[in-house]
Amino acid sequence: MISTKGRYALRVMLDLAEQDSEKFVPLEEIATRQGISKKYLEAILKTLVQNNLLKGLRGKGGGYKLTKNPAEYTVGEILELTEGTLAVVSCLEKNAVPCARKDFCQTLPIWKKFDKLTHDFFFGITLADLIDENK
Amino acid sequence: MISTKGRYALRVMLDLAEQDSEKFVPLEEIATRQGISKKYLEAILKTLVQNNLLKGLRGKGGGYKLTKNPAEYTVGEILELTEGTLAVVSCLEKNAVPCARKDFCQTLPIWKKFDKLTHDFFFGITLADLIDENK
DNA sequence: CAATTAACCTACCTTGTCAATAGGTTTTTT
DNA sequence: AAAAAACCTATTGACAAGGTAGGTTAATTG
Repeated sequence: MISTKGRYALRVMLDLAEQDSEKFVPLEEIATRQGISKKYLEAILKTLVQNNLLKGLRGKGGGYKLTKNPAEYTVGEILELTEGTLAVVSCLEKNAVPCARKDFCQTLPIWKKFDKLTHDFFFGITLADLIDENK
Repeated sequence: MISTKGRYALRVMLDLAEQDSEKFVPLEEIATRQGISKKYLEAILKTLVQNNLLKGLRGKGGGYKLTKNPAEYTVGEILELTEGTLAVVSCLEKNAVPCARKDFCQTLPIWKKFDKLTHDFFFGITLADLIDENK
């Protein structure tokens, strides 16, 4: 299940994608428009800034803005970053300890299939797609 | 992310599907074969029995067995039961409080799409399919 | 230069779930 | 009567979700 972190992050990215791409938008404004707690969003945006999905600028006239075009962000990268992982089972996480049963596990194949499905789905959609879709 | 509950449940169901369908298989045996704590499994099987996916029999010669053919169980029903929900976001859960933003939420459409994808995937696979696949 | 704006940073808190464990009770067979 | 095995209730420790609080640094403007 995708948590609020990932869902909020996606909404913020989408929100910014629809603003003037040159201007920095203050957190206050985003939080109000999206109806999300300012302090909580702050923590989420921090991750996005640290990983270069967003640029933050302090002081008057500051705020946040995208670092690239909406078409260059996949939903997958946003979710993976904020959720920590998009893996559907812990056995398939990046740094998972190798499972002793992996060679004969009868369920692993479906987890792998579903994992691929999920991955392909989310990494196949960009912010730009989402905006177009809602027009 | 699918938790151990759902994953273990699926493994147990698969395990039982491969045993003699007439016999009751004791928990001890399943737990040993699957390498899962007996006590923990007990709690999981309880749900399965209460919802009639399994039949339990007490006393000597007792244990658990399927109530129908492997082909009649979908992976979806097993997971939904043990995980509580298969919904990918809380907004799409069965008894979710209706979201105030649902009519203009720009992210809801992809959650719905992914939710359908997930649902179709897991409810489209039966235990029998899984066994065949591993032959 | 001082005030203001706004991001940045650290820490904390409450609630709930996951993943088990422990120990006893009831039912069934031998 | 003894053994086997499911059933039932309660508890635990660790961790994450979902926030909140308050202070610090950097940039702009009068």
